[in-house]
Amino acid sequence: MMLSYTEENYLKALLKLSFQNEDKPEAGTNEMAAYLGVKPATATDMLKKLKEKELVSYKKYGKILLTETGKKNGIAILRKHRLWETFLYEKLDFSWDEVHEVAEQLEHIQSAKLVDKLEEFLNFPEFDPHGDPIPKANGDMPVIAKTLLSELQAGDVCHVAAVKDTSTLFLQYLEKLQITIGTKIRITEVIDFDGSRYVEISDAAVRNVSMKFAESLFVQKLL
Amino acid sequence: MMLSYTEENYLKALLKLSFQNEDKPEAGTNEMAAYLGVKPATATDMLKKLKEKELVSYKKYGKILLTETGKKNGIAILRKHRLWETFLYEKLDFSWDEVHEVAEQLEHIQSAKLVDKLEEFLNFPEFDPHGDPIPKANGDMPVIAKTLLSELQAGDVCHVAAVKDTSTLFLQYLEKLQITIGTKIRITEVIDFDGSRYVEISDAAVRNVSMKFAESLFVQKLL
DNA sequence: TACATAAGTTAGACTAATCTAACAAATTAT
DNA sequence: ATAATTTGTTAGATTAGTCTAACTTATGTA
Repeated sequence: MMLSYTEENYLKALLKLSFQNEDKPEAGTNEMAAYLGVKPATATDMLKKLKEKELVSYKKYGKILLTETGKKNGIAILRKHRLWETFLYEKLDFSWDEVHEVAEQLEHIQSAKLVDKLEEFLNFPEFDPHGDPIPKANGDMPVIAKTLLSELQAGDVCHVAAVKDTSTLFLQYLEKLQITIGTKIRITEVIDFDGSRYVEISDAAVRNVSMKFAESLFVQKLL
Repeated sequence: MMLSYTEENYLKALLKLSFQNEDKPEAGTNEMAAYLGVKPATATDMLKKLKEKELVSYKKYGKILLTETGKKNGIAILRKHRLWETFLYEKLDFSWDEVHEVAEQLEHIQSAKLVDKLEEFLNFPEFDPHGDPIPKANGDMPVIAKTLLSELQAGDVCHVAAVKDTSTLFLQYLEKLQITIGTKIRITEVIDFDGSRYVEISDAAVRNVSMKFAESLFVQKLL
């Protein structure tokens, strides 16, 4: 079944929202509309269409849930998006915060061969430049335990695993701090007053980062 | 000025037609509609819009001509198309006849940085996989003398420069004959009866190729 | 030159995706 | 439990790109 550019975007949005609302992989009409930057009325219309095509299951005034087919399609788009981001970052020297916008366009290119060849060309990467897992051709996607920097204690050591907040402002700040995926971070002190913490970056500079910062970064704790 | 996907296609079609009708770089409504696979009425509507935007110059029942701006835009799209074709062919192992369809989609991606970085990544190629020149960022495009294989005499030697016919059938036939851009060809004999000729390919196999074949291949004659 | 044919245009309709404004249902708070 | 608020839907309009059918202009040939 052929999906329009727009339909694909709705499916991807729904998939992303289902990741965000981990406990219940459902979404509301307003939530979805806000995510996509359209009005709720528009979302309602599209939902009817997607339901017609059996890509979402939902009933009037109820919650929205992707069907198996819908999910499969959403994952295929996410796969393309993340592979293209990796391509732009690794091969074309795009910076961390530039890749997303272009990948938003590239993810809609239709060609199964292209995606698979691109994956091969990139040497079957597991993660995209933001540290998010890239789904395989069959839909498999490594689910990795996500620990926030804010959950660690003074003395803990970790590697940066992914960014939770992908805003340009945050990504540029990370760049300024010379923090990238894999960077080693040691918590030297947690300030109870405001939740900020002192961290040692790459065995070098010690910086104070805010609570907000610590809640925007996923890490992998080391023993 | 932001052009829609569709508007871009009309401009590119017009540019292509202007190359085809070398003498007069004009096009007719039906010609254009046929090229794009739409009805003449549709083309007329779009023409009005393009005229409004000063991308084409034309008046009712008259011929269609690209304005300077229209041409500039068309060339930018052609540049993207040919760079992507080169990428697919050289980096992702697409075959000669597979690249076009995907490049038709990729050429509409909006990102000046992407195009320039791609060009750099490909090492500033001069020609695409079909032997057509790739416009530079400033719009320059090498105009090369185009000699058809059919114009050569018995005894002449040449290198394959480009394909005139880009149909899948022709490209696959070339592949079968192991002819690609740069392949050396020597005309051993021209049969007056049907215009077919015997040609020696890469100093090896001698084959008989039809008049139609000889008129579909551009070559560069050697002294 | 006149008429037949080809080329091009217009009018009116359709579809997809969007909007605004008004309404209905569900949830929350008093 | 009822009112206020939030959430979601409907109806009607708009825009871009397309179509068909009918019409108009230009061209070419007898």
